[in-house]
Amino acid sequence: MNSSSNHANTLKKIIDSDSLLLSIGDVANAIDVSTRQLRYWEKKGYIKSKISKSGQRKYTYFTLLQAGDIAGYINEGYTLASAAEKTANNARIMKRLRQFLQTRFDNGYEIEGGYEIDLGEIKDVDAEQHLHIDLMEDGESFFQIKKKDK
Amino acid sequence: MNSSSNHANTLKKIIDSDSLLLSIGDVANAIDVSTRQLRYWEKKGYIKSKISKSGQRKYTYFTLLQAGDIAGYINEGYTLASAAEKTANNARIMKRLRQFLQTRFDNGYEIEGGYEIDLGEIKDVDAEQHLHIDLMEDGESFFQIKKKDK
DNA sequence: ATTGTTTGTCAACTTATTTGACAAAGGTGT
DNA sequence: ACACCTTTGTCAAATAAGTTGACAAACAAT
Repeated sequence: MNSSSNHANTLKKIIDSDSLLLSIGDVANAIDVSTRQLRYWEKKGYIKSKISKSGQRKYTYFTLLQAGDIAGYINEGYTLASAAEKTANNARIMKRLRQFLQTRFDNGYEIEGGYEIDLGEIKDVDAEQHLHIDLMEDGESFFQIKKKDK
Repeated sequence: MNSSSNHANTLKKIIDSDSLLLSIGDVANAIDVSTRQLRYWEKKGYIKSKISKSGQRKYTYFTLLQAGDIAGYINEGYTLASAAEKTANNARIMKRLRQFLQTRFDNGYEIEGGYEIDLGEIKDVDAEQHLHIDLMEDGESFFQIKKKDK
């Protein structure tokens, strides 16, 4: 399904890499909270971390999003507990969306005048007709429906 | 355009956060290279890093992808110089794709039985008909074309 | 044969992270 | 009012991670 072994992998990773584990300071800076807050939120069970061999917390990108979401609600005046509750639904959606995109961003290739990604089938559309993203060298980018390649 | 102030932001960030800056060890682990390699590749001008206030290298997610791409070609037997050259094209595509997705993933909302994202117009399709991603509570996820909401 | 490329490793120093503790501001309940 | 719980800041002592510079080794290029 993927064109050039190593390239399609990179394509998929634009969503976010499974193998990426973030340090606490980098997460804190990215979402503008303190490391104290991240540790406390974890202690209370609102977020999770993996512990590295050397004993340091490592966060997935998903957890960064989750924590950033919590921080957003806290800034709107919610308590930590209710902020965390509100993010539970968003977390489910994010997981679903991420999984969906990972399966669909799997087939990219060069075309005349640009680059194209085959995103597969569209509901209620002939299965031969696939959704594509075209990134053209003239600067245009768009979704397009056309017959799948083979 | 975005529905709930802080949620649509989270949606957009599933692609990857601009404000995320990664430590050298986390990048090295994610793409399975040594920190020595990352520092050397930077010295030779193949990748870039920002220096934090305290003097530490910080990498964007884009740079992680770039370095991972280089590592992939090196594992296929290319020299560093030719690996870096081969990634230049991929880097352009990644940037274009990222930008495109950032503009399109801007409008998500709850619907009957699930969650929907309006991805906007499709080339050569009536502008009233928008592409959507539907993530249904029954487990189904799909692209769909339907009239835009308003 | 000599030079340049690429990575490993070591040393000395600075910055980050860890846990545990004390403190303080604010809310909750009696 | 009083006693709690929540939430975050800050400090201290210890360990881990990051910095530069140097030496070395494997290998490719000229």
